[in-house]
Amino acid sequence: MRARRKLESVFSRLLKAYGPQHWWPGDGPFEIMVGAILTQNTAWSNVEKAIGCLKSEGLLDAGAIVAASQEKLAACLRSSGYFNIKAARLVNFCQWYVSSGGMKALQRKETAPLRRELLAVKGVGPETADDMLLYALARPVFVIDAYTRRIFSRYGLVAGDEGYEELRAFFESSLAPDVALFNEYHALIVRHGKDICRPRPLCDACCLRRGCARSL
DNA sequence: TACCAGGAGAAAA
DNA sequence: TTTTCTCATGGT
Repeated sequence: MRARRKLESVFSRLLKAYGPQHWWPGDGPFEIMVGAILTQNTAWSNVEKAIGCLKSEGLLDAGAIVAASQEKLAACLRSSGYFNIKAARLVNFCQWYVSSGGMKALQRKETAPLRRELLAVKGVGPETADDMLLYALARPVFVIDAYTRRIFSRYGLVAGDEGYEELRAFFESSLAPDVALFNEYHALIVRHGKDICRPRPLCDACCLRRGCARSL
């Protein structure tokens, strides 16, 4: 209960500080899933260019991606970095997506088996799978990322060296399974993390100091 | 110029 | 089993 109150307090303060983030930026669930792969270790501004290219080339479609050449796909993804790897990951994902029957079929699946299926796709790790589940399929799954680990270890709520699944279980068991809450919470964590929580000593001090204008 | 970004998988220890 | 390395462009 103490963890729940603390997590809800942090959320309300983040929301007050930054306002609603309106995540996920993207036009429809399939585009969100593509974006989840392209944003792996990459700034969103670079991902937007790649998605724009996919759209202009008629490649923002699972069938078109599977049919496209590796060269054409990689060229479109260049701005998002890791373009050769991401092209292969996108094809792997789209092959699974098509063979699964598309978005309507995915929406009918239960969350736990669907998550296992996503994790079995080469190139879809736990954070990417949970991005897809939460933001594309509206499932109450809490996304853990480097910012989540960093910020909440500073507040003493987690040790910081837990595994992904352990951290996810902590947040999901401490909070009500609310899709809107999980959506906004993760977006706010990223927003806050980009703002002040870079791993530099000066920012560490700023983030933790009581009364600091930029701390929570 | 150097560092970092909304990770994941392979290779090495 | 755990740690380290690799993938790569663009912004600050």
